[in-house]
Order: sequence, then structure tokens, then C-alpha cells
Amino acid sequence: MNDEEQEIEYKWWLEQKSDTSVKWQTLSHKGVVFPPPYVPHNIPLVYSGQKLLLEPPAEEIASYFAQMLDTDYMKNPVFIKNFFREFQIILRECSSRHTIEEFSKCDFTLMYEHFQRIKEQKKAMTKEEKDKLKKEKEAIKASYGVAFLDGRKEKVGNYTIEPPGLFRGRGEHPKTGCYKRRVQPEDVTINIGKDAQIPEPPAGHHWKNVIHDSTVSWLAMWKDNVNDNFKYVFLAPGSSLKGQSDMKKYEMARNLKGCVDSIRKTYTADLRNKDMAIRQRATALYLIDKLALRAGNEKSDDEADTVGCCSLRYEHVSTEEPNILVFDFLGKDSVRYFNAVPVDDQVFKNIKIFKRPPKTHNDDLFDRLNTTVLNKHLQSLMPGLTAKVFRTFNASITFQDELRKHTPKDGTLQEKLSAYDKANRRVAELCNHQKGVGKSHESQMEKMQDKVLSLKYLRRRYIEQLRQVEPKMKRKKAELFEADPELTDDWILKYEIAITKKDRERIVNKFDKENAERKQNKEKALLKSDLKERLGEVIAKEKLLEKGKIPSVKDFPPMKRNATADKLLEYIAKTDDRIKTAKLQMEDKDENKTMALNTSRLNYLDPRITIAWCKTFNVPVAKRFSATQREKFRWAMDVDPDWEF
DNA sequence: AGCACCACTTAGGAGGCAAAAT
DNA sequence: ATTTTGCCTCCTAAGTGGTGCT
Repeated sequence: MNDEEQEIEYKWWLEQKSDTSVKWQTLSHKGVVFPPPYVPHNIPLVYSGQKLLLEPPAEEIASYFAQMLDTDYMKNPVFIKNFFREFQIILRECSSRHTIEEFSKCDFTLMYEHFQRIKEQKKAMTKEEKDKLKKEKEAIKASYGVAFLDGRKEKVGNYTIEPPGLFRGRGEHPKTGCYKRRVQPEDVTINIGKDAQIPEPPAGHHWKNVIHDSTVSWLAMWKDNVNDNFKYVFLAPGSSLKGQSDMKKYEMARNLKGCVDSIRKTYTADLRNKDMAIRQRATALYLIDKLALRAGNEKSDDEADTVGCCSLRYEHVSTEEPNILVFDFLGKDSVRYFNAVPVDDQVFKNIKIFKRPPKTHNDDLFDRLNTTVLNKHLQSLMPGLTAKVFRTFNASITFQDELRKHTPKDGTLQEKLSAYDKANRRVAELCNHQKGVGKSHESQMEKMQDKVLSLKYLRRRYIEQLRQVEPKMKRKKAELFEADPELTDDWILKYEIAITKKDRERIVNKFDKENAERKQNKEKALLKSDLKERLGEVIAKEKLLEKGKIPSVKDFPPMKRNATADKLLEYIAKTDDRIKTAKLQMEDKDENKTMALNTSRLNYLDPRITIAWCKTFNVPVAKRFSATQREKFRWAMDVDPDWEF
């Protein structure tokens, strides 16, 4: 941000704005960027062993498929089926008599390899080439990435039209693999101020429509051909418009804080209501409040089968006496929600009632309830209250409580930050925010386990030395001499072989280097016998290891020469600590691998909690909010250290 | 009540880039 | 110096929830 912009920064959050239905008085922008047109590469498809050159439109869709050859989508028969059907449609559009009838006879690898080469070329670009590309991108951003709202400069979020490709539906989406066709200017509606200059559509084209609707915030809109969904171009998350609604969302959640006690009382009473519709409503609300479940709108058959609270079915909740509910269902994005929780006795009874025969598999658990009914009721308890407010409220309040409980006042920065992460993780857990486990996770965990074992081994060797220094210890400190089942002889052998190999390499390398230096300085070279001498200990160890004999700790030189028993006990205690931290790190990593902290930080945690916390505990905000997050949360930056959610 | 339609927030993954590890 | 890792940004799918009509 330059000085000029800083001077005129509009602090909208200092103003009282009541009417949010009108979003702007004037609005101007440059419209949208279209992805570059398709450029044919003339790489053939191999069909039944025959090279087949495709017409450009067919080549294009085939290329989108070829580029996904190394993804898991290839294992999804629905994806393949949908793609192939649409591929054939395009083929037919190109020529009435194409010969491609069977997917199994198609070989896309030539195209795949072509795109791999392109990827590599892109990687191998020189710095200048990359810089040039970057500059071009920035130039586009400077014009299309900016809008003027009531005369103020604002960033636009997604000003590029989504490029064509194969629809990547998540989970078991029935339409995954369908062809997402190229969006034409004729598909796009522009929303812009009456007096603003209408953006020029690409040459030879026209917009579908140009409107001047100040009650909506979008700048452009089109409909996606696969799911018939609306796609919008909005302002960026850091814009005033988005900021205002973000702040409004958290203010609504804080409002709920004020009346949640009475709402809880009400629904707790309603759990026993004779009217089953009310009883279902109360039970669902209990779950939404306690477990932060999503509302659960109805979905159609051409979407993935996922559910939220109101759409839970018979098979998604099971009961375990005396009061445990076991949830197992796919939620948003087909993320599994699996949780066994003890619940209020009446809730437990109710669920059993709602599951009574003739209700069975596939039937709605809450057959008398949907999100509209629920939200109507919530509206009557508090203006503006809907099911999703509970998620925001519970996430933020949990976060604030956890932070207060666990931040060490006099801790180090690192300790404070990990207290923050811990609180953040609690929320991610509550909201079931997960992420996929990366390919390398297992090997990373193995590495860490190796580190733990090597520390344990070190500990064992200290103990052995201790025994040698003071044999009495074996009786006096018997607990030290207990065998650790994790530290197996097999592992020790492998470990010793590995470090001995490394030791040898290190010594040989150093030797070679020294000799090279000597050569340059015209000095006498070191002899083979010198090397042998240096390798003395290594060679002795190698001999032992070669025999396949599992070495005894006694066979190695002491860890700390001339150490006293007291000193050794100290080392052992220190190693114990290191083992503990390494294990903790491991557990931390394992948990963090599946837990997405950012989703809650971005969407559920009132940023003012974080900012106030940072101010109170003297933590730089940048430690937990990235640059874009700081921009998004600018409205929260001025908050007092003692601000409370 | 049930729908079609619309506008907006929330979500995980891909990919790029810089820092850390080797 | 190169590879690995981890974080950030971008992308767009997948939710929520409102309105207006029948």
C-alpha cells in the first residue's frame, strides 16, 4: 500500500451503518478476464493402437483428461464414465462418423507426456522469463483486480472466468468428470454502476446482460453448465463490503452469547414436548449447539450424498446405552464426521424414539423438521438468528475460553504460540475441519519415530556406562535397567549399521578433501595407512556388525569419557526430557496432519479475539495472521487488549 | 408447503514459493 | 547446493439461507 492510499483509508468500522440492503451508490470496474483460447497441440490419441489426430474441440477435452492421468480420479468409474460420454458428444459434434466407441481402447499417454514436458519447460524457465510472466500477471491484476465502490478503490477477488476442464466433484458426486465448458462473454452478466463505463467484451462478442443492481455485491455472474449453479465475481475478502458482513456475522454471534442461556433453557424444556415436531426441533438444536453440526439443507440426487443436522438419516446415528450417541456420516465436502458423545438423557431417549420402527435405513431421523422450519423458529428467539450462528458462536467462545485457560502469562513466545494453536485445534476439532494426509506423512512419522528410538538408545548407553562406573546402580536404580520393548535389537542393529556407514563416509570425505588441499599446496599426500588409522574405531565396529552379531552396548566406547555417576544420571534425565518432547512433537504432528486450523481461523474465530490476545500477551499479530489475513481483518486491528467476545 | 431461483459464506486441495534440512 | 518441508494464495466446489411464486 502506498502513502496516498494509506492517507485516505476508509475506516468503515468506525461508522454506524444500518441499511445493508443497498451495497453501493456508485460502482465501476473493468469486467472479467477470459482464459486464453485453446491452442491445439496436434498430439494424437492412440485408439486401438492407432494414432488418431482429433479435431481441436475433441483434442481439448481429451487433453483435460490426459492431464489427470496421474490423479486418483482415474480410479473413479463415475469420473471415467461421465468424461467418456461427454468426450463422445464432442466427437460427434466435430464429425458425425467418429470411430471412438470404447474407453478401454483409448490411450491418452502421448498427450499426458506432452503436458509433462510442458510442465518441465515451465519449471526450467529462466529467471527473466519468469519475471516477465509475473509482470504481465501483475499488469492484469492492476486493472481487472480493482474496482471503485463509492469512489473508493477496492480489490476484486476472482476476476478471471473459470477455465474449461473436467468437473472435479468431491466424494461420490454423480457428475464428477463432466465437461465444464468454456464460458463465453455471451454467458456473462455484468453488474456495474449506472454512470460507469461498461467494460468492453472481447472483440466480436457481447455480454449476456448488463445490469445496475446496487442491492447485490457481485460484479459479474454466469451459470455453470455442469450443475446449473451461479458463479459470481465478488470483491476480495479484504474489501470493505466483505469486511462489513464479516463483522456483522461476529456481532450476531456475540448477540447470541447474550441470549444463549435462555435459548438453551427453552430447547431443554422442549425436549419433552408432546408435539413431536417441537421435540425434533429441540433435539436438533441441542446437537447443533453442542456438537456444532451444520444445519443440513436438503440435497438433490445429482449431488454427493452428504448430510448435516436436519438431514441426518436413520443410519447416521446409533445409540449406545446408557447415553452415548455415535455419529458416523459424511458432511460437507464428504468429510467424515465420526464421534461418540455422551448426551443429555432426554436427547438420548428422543433419538431412540425418532428411530423407532417402522423407521429404518435411509429414512430421515428428523422427519418433521427441515432447516427452514428450524431457522423460522430461531428467528423468533432472536432476530437474525439462524443455525449457522451457533457454529460461529461456539467456535469463537470456545477459542476465547481455551486461550484464557492455557496461555502462560510469563511463557516464552513459543509457548504462547503453541497455546494459541492448541486452542485453535480445539475449535478445528469441534467443527470437524480436516485435511487430507499428505503422501509423505507416513515416512515423516517414521523418521520421527526413529529419532525417538535413537534417543532411547542413547539413554540406554548412558545407563550402561553408569553401570560400568558404578555397578551398585543396577540395584539402586533398578527402574533404569528395565528393558524398553520399543527399543528392539533389530532396530539397534539397523541403526548402528546406518550410523557406522555415515561415520565412514564422513571420515573418508574429510580425508579426500584434505588430500586434495595438500595436492593443491604441493604438499605430501596422506597415505592409505593414515586413512586406516582414522577409520580405526569404525572398522572395529564394522567387523562386529558384519558378523550379524547384535552389538552389545558394552562393545562401544563410552558416551561421555570420564563422566561421574552423578553426571551420567544428569545426562539420563536430560535425555528423558528430550524423549518426552520428541514424542510430543510426534503426537502433535500426527494430529495436525489431519486437522485444518486455517478454516476456523478464517471463518469462525472472531479476529478480535486474536488481536486482543496478541496485544495482551505481546505477540506480533503477524505470527498468526498472514498478510492477506491481516488485510481481511483490518476492521479488527484497533481492538482493545481487554476486548471480550 | 414446496418449488425455483438467487446471493452469499465456508471448505479442502493444488500449486507456488521460501525457509529449513540435508 | 539441492532436496524437502511447510506455509500461503488461489481456486472453485459445496454449503447456508433468503425471497417470491404457486
